[in-house]
Amino acid sequence: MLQVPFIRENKELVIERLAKRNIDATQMINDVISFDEDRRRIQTELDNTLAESNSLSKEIGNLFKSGEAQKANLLKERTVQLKETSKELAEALNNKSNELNELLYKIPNVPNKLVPSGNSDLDNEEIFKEGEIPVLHENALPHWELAKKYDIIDFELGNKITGAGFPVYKGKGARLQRALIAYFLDKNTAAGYTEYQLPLLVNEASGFGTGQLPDKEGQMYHVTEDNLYLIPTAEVPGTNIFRDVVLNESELPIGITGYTPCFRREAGSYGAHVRGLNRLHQFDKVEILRVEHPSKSYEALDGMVNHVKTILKELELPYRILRLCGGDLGFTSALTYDFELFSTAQDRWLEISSVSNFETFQANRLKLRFKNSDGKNELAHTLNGSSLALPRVLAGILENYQTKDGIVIPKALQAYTGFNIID
RNA sequence: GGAGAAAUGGCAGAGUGGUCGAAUGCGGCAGUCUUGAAAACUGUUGAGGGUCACACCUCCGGGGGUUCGAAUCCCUCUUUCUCCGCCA
Repeated sequence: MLQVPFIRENKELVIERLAKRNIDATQMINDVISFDEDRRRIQTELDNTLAESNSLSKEIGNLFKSGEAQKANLLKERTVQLKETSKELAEALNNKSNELNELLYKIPNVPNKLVPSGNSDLDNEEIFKEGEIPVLHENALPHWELAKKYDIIDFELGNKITGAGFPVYKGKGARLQRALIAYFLDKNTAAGYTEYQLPLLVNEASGFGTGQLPDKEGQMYHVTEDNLYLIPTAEVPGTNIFRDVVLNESELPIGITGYTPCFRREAGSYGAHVRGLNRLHQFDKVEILRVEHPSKSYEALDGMVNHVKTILKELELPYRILRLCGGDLGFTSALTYDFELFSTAQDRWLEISSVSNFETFQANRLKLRFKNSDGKNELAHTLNGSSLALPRVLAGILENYQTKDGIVIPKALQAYTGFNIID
């Protein structure tokens, strides 16, 4: 969530930048400012009431001690009144604060100045492209056909066991999955990220911390019995490591990486584009996550983009990088780069990584701060990205590396798979 | 799942109705001494709201209650520890 003082001091800029997301935030921003004024006014009133009550209580104590019970009892009457007043004010304050917070939860992050205006993914800006698009043999197949042909992924079986979107990987397919996970983790740790194994279920507070709650609970599987949520991404448990944390400036930057399965309900997304591995309810992902000093976060974002690039280059896959436009930018992000892999057999680009700088948007909700050189607590910047999401990378490998003799394993992966062809 | 104990500042740990945002120790920061460091000594050191700055207010696991007044008493929830049961 945005910080109220920031909104107050940069009202015009905030409205102007939010317009990149095609929203007119004027009303909301004005409301935030006026709710906050109300809140502070009530707070002051309450504080004064409590201050009087506190000093009277002290006086009463002293009077009792010096044996002036009658005087004390007189004062008691006044405190009863004050108690009544403060109760009312406390309730009003609570209501106003809730009203303000609910509004703040609805306002997305302020886009960075680099974010292009636009309505949809069509307006995203391509900023980089690399890798050769292979020329496939005549009877090239999409990955779901390949999966069947070589018996490495069984969608029907997943259907039987659980339902659509829960594929079963077998034999070399399963081994390839494990190889990719190990390979990604090795690349990330070599780049300085510390490996974590994180819980796959999180509590409500964590859901709030990263912004899945209160608005997007429909996207997560909810275990109502214990009020826990299955994670939609390692970002949730990973970022919540830092909830209510005050770091020393010298501890920055922090980089962590972790492999987790991800669970997404994906309510309402059906159709041709969700075939095979393109969109799943359960999928594997290796995530990278950074906590940065505000002055260094954009440098770090570039660093993350470069890191993901080196992996795709090593896998020799054709990809491009997009700078997301305002209309396509995630709620919590200030600037996002998407990586898309070209699926030759499907003749379309598949999103395989999304690298974002959230600036203080997450940190504000998380209360993730560091002690700056003035000794003051200051919100840190958080960033994260996939490095990488498995299913579509797998789809890309299957499709782009298919030959008449089978699917060739990229060189960089062969040490991990222990075989160099799926046939 | 059953029984018992506990939850206090970065950490350890005192405090059982007003003099407590909280002793003391460790740690952190600044200084004295030192060529430098260590040791020793001195000072300083929680967070949030509010203010130009002060004042002032809130916070002793969360929520509620008793009281003029709660870290302290009561209720409730959560978590941790110990023992028993079950178990990869």
